[in-house]
Amino acid sequence: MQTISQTSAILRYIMSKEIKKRTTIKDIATALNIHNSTVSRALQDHPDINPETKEKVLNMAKEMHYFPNAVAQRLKTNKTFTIGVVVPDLSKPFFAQIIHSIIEVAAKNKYQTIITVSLENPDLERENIKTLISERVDGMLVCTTMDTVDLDIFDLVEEEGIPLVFFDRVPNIDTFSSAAINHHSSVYSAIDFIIKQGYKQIAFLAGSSRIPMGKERIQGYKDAMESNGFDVKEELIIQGCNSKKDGLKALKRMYKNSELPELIFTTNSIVAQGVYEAAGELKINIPEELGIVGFGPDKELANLLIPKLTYLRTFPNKIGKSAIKLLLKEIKSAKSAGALHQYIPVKLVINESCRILNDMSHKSSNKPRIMGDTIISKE
Amino acid sequence: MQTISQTSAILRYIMSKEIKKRTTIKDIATALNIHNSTVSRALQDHPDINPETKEKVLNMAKEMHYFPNAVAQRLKTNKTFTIGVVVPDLSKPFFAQIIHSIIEVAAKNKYQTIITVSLENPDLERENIKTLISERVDGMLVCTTMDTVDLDIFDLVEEEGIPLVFFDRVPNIDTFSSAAINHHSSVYSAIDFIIKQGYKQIAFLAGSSRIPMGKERIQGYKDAMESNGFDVKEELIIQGCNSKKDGLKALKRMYKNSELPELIFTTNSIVAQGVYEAAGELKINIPEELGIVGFGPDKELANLLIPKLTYLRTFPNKIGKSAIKLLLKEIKSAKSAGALHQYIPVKLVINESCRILNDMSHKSSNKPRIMGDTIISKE
DNA sequence: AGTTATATTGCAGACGATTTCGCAAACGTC
DNA sequence: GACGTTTGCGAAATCGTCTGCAATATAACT
Repeated sequence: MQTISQTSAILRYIMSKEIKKRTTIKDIATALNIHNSTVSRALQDHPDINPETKEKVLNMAKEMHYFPNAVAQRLKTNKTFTIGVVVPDLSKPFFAQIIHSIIEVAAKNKYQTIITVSLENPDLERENIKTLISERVDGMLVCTTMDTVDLDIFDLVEEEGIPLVFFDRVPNIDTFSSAAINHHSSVYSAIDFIIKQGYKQIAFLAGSSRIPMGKERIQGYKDAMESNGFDVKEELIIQGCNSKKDGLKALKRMYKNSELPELIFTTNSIVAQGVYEAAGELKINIPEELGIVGFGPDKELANLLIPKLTYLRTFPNKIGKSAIKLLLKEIKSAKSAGALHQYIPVKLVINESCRILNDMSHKSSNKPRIMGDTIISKE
Repeated sequence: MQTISQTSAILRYIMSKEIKKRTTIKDIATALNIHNSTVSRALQDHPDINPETKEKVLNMAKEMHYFPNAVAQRLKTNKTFTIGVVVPDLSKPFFAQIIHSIIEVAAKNKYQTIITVSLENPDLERENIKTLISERVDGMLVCTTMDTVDLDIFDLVEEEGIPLVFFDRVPNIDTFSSAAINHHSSVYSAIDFIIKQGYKQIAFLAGSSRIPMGKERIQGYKDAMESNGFDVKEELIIQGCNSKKDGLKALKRMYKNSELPELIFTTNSIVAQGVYEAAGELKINIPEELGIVGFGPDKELANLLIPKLTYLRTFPNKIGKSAIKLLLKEIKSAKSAGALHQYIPVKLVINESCRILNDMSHKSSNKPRIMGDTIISKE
């Protein structure tokens, strides 16, 4: 008895997993008593093959549950139809939306997507890129970590001749294209608009300035202030604001030091939330006593805050689409034309968290305006 | 002149892309005047190889920028170290967090991840699964679309002997393992808890009942009501609530018909938001006149609402981790042991959107309680 | 009929790595 | 010094598919 059940166990094992071989082109060929090459061509709908043969092959393929072995095809054709992505953190909605778009567009173009996450760790990022090279991806899309300083791995990618496009966070290399927000011009136009509404004392709650993006934003703020004839007061720039708590503490501190600005611009919606909370606690009226303007993709959050947040809206899906389209173009043209830096417009959505003093409140100018990479709109 | 620049252009082309061959094991072998097999073994740290030779190979590999060709390795070894994922929509934070965890755990186990999105389209889902079969993935993780009814593609996967684990949405097939929330018991314990607080008239705003999950939740509600001696009133169950607007309209309608319940349970935080909004417009006090309890992963949203939302919190990252771990186990053991259905606990987070009438308000019972798959807690 | 064109198919060699087998030299043992 | 064992490496087959070239047959033309 035991031997029998043992045997059947082994049999089941053999029949079920690992051991079981999947049907190949050769299997179809022998079943039809023709040659592999004929089958191969038939499956590719090659014009040389007799339609009758084609049909037979196709039928047999279906019957035998044939699935082309993509691995073998890749090895032979030296083309993987795969693009590799390196992203710091997929659990963040901003990145998730980018990746979603990338996968969607890639799939429409018959490309597979391998996603790797670096967890904001440069070492892991390097590992991921190496893995993708080993995978022989046709191209790569990379958003660097905040601490990526050593860029020679990208020189290697360049040497290997692998097309690469940076997205969102763009390091200072001129050999690769990129798709990202123009942080300087975005912030510049937002601040400029705010000033045009009559605001003079504008505080700037910045995120990390470790990454270029942070510096660009600050510079955008400074330039907008200066080009409007204001001095930049360093005490109005508070760096390293990333959490709700940071926003809360920032406002409280200003209040305590009686340095309350007329408006707070924050580069992160979560921080804006903290500012709201502090304002609530301190009984500071928004927008009468304090204006708030945010920056980010979070439409829902902006509308949930009371009063609704005026913010510079970003469009992660557009970033993703631009990036993958750029990459596909480079893959197809296989040329090393100069790097293309694509800027994805942002939109200044006017809500009730700041006073609108001039023309935007008139019906005549109710339609969106465009200013550099920024669209100014009530919706 | 022109010919020269042309030539150099061609040269650049040859040197840079496509044409340029990457270094292979054979290249290293000829460079060192030894055989491929030796190089291969050296790279694998095979004991047969002389340490000196190994070192020479390793050095040469580094010098020549050798990257193992994963494609060839796969073909030869018939093992891809790749897992394929099918998910309806990566732009949703809930799914994004699941996928993030999957990728992270997979990477730690040296597995690559191919992500595909079905966009809630069953046809696309089938295509994706077929693609993954062609990719010869070692295993698959699938969250079906809401409209997936035709399940024979999964029989095919079973026949092919490919390990598969369903996550979050689990179709009614007993051959595959799964990692998901126990919707029945989660809702049951939440409703039971609510009833124990003294609520009697409890409305249930359900999402889509197309998917099993929807029905299970409703059943959980019904069972909890009945086991507490209440009749289930069908008019208190409103299906198809998915958007903020749905929640808003639902409460307004109830109000207009003077059918206001004591508490509204909603299976979706966005819907809860709509209920809040309607309550605000109708000047209904929360929680004095109306209790609200939600369901979902959105901690930030729950804390942003005023008063803070009491909700059944889900943990997408845990779902992802469970799913990938289950899959890896099945891949490694290569056995077709019975399917394992893993339930990921939820947590009833007590906030201020419903009245807490009994023991939970005492200090003595301030610590979390456990009830089935549900943890009841103040945090 | 002979020649040429056309339509199908077969053959064989890659693609880059792994792996079984086998062989020779070196080593130890008695 | 004969023999068994270990050490280190080479030869060759193989994974599944593609593809240039040759081969055959059939049709078409002179």
